[in-house]
Amino acid sequence: MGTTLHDVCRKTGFSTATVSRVINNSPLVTKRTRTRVLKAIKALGYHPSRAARTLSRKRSDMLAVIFPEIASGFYTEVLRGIDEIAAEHNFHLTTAFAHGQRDEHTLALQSLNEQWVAGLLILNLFEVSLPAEAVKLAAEQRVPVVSIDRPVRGPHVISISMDNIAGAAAMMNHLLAHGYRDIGIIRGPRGNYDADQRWLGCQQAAARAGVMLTEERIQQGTFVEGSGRLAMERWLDTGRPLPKAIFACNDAMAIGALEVLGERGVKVPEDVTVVGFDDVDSARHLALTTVRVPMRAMGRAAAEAAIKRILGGETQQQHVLATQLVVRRSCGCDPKKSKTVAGGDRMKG
Amino acid sequence: MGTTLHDVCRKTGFSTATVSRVINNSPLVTKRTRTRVLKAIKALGYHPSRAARTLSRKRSDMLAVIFPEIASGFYTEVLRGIDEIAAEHNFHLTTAFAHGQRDEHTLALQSLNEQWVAGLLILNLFEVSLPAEAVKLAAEQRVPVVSIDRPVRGPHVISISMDNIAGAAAMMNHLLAHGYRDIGIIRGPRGNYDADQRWLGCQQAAARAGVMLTEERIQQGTFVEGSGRLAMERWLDTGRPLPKAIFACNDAMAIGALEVLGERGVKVPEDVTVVGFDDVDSARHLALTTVRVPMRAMGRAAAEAAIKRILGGETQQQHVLATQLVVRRSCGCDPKKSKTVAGGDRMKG
DNA sequence: ATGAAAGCGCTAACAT
DNA sequence: ATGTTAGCGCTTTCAT
Repeated sequence: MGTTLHDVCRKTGFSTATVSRVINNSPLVTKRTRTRVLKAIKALGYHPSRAARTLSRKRSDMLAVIFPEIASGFYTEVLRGIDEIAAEHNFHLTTAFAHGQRDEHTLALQSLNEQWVAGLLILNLFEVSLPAEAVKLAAEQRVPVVSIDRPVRGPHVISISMDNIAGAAAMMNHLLAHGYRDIGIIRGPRGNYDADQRWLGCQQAAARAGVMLTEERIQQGTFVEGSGRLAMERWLDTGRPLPKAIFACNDAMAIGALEVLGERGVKVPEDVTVVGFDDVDSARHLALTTVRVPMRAMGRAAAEAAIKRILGGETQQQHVLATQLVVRRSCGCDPKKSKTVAGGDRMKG
Repeated sequence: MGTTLHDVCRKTGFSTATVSRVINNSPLVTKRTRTRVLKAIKALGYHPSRAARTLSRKRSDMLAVIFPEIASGFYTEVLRGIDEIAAEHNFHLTTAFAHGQRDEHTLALQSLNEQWVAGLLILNLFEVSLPAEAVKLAAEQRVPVVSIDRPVRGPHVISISMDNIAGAAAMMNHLLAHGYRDIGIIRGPRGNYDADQRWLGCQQAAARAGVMLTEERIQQGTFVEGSGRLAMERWLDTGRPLPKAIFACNDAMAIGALEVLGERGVKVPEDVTVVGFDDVDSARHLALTTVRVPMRAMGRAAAEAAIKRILGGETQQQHVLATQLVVRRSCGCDPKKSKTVAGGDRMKG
């Protein structure tokens, strides 16, 4: 181990400058020199030290990926997308997951402070915007910051999000088009961006159709399975008739709801229609009608934007990716004929 | 940005050595000095540069995680476990996924060659053992290599695996105990470690019970959903009666099989019992009886072993974690009474 | 086209 | 207890 530039110099008789030039493909070396140096490098099994390079160049090829969690299809798919693009451009990834224990801001600030990342990809910021401190720091260091999933105001942050409103509206329109008027909603947590946007989409579609989303048709959930169970139990326990269709604003809650219905012998879709949002893996197995979220594409877009900026290019500030309605058995329609697209690839510069 | 040690020196009047000592919590500084230096550090917003540190110390706090894939519950959970332990010990993670495009060996060698990782965690090596080259390199650099999922021979590699044999045997015994003798197996790909071990477990249990696993009861699968579908279709298309119970050696194949059965109107568990192995997320929703694999625990064990070695401690070479039988509706038994443990935490030193 | 030399920001002997 | 100094392995002016 530990063969260094100097070893190559010693072996070839060239200076560090020349050898360095060869490594970095500088055009200022003769073909002959290059060949000889490369031969020596190969013979010695030399590889430049990343730490030394980073220190000397004052830039790295590391992208920091900071997620609240990893053990979920959503995060995994986004990471997958990021990794694809990073690999393509020879960037490396360093990942950190908050797990509700550490917080994302600290993680972000650390990688910035220690100056070892070229870009920052952050998913689902807890606050509405990154702390000014981090954004400022990143801007000073010319480290692009990409906020995935949630658009962030502020001039120095790129954001990649999806068209939640169009997705939710498309789902509502699908239900409305199939004659449902008595629609119950299990919405996500207030203050959560996706939840609020989806709720907006529901309201807009309902309003346009002249359908009332009355108080007793709305249940508050938290985007986790248990909250879907709870919501459904509350409905069933009122004694009032269930809505004809139930739109859980994410699949996890829809799955929780389905479980309760199954336990109580309520048949889906015969007795009630249940639909979700996200299109997680299980949704397919449960034949759940849902809205597909372009997770991998979001990851790819995020990495692409970051790398473009790092390499000195320009990118739009906000990318909004389309969602897609996926019709399966749980809404009682014919899946064949109605797989339609909701929302378009919009870009706001 | 870019405040350095020197800035702190200038501000406090102390030398780089003293300031460095403060940063590194050396006991050779007076309380008073420490306080003053810390104050200056805070005032300046100073943070040591990771690249400089790594270069100077000749060691890093990076763990490289090299997986064949990420978009699957299995890898995700392992990564989750690794991350938990890494965070606990203030280690950082750098991840690389092969995606069938890049190969794991190259990825592993690169991080070793560039000398920027303190440990290597590799999942599911394609070859039976790491290439000697990489192992040698790692050993020279005192970089521990941990092979997750597959035990690796060779003195310099730690391996973390699960008790596939006991798990498969436990499943077989469960079926046998419930009176099944006509058991079909969809096995995994030959040459795949997990597949071969599970198959061994099946055979052992069958042999002990004096049950024949005849040729026509065995289907070859590849551990992916489609291969489970295919296997089931082949069975159904022979016209012969289906086995009474079908043990798909992973959940993906079991899910594929369930799909086909559903499509053809064969009821589970009324007409046929289907069980799997892994306990992926969907298994719960499908009420699939299966064998739980300690994914997160494997990740934790891997990171723990690596870090222990890095910090100069000793660890066993081979860790084998227990699997657990999870009984659900798909085998027609009462889930309540038979959630049992299969295999024990064994350690071979 | 090549080389000499000065850093990059930190750590760690060694000296005091 | 603190300071001096020589690297760590590379890149990058500035000469030649």
